[in-house]
Amino acid sequence: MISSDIIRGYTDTMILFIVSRGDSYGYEISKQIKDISEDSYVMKETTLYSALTRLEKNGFITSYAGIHDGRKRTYYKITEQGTAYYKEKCAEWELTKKVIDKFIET
Amino acid sequence: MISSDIIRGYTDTMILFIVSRGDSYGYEISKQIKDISEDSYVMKETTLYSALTRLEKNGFITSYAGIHDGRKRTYYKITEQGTAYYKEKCAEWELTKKVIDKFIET
DNA sequence: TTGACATACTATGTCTGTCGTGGTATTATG
DNA sequence: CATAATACCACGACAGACATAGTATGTCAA
Repeated sequence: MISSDIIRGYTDTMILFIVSRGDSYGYEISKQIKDISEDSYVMKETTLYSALTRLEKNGFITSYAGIHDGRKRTYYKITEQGTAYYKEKCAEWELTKKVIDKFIET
Repeated sequence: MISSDIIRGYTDTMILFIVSRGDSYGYEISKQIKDISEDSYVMKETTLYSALTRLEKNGFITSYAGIHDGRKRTYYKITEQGTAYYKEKCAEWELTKKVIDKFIET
């Protein structure tokens, strides 16, 4: 289990990755992050939902209401800006890896 | 130039890497980080000095006074706990890379 | 039928690391 | 003599992660 502090600044990227594969909602995004990381990372609920709010405020995702089995859901869809931002973060990540690797002894 | 927010949580590790190669002081550590990262990352002064304070408070480094050409310097030396912590962070970094990579499209 | 658990989300406040701003003081250099 | 480089520190602001707590519905076994 990795600490969240390392991840800081990449929660948004993880979420954008999920929604780039198809519209999703908070609870499902949470599960997918756990699955994709093979149980190595579980995003805290409050972290996730506040990230979703932030992403929408920044125009990287848009939301719409949905209902499934009588339960309300808020679905999120990635925007063009969101896709562009995601790509930027991916490129940035590659550079970040190279930099931090220089300070790591394996 | 990578943003500092990504690096958050790894400034301590970078500093420990420097001092693990030999005692050093703030100003020099700053320069070495810039050099090692090949100008991709410049740690802000306040970030660096507050990290040094934190690391010492946590027992990962110890300090001693030095003078060079009439200027005072505060040298830092890594402790056993610091070395152990550094190793932990290196292992953690390897895992973190693997996890985040799963959310990145190259 | 009831109680536990999963689903789905929100509100509020705290903590910590990063950073902006600004300051002190000495030495080197053109 | 001014400017840059060296060497460091205080203070406050800010944002993201998180703890805690709460609302509300659906499912399923005993």
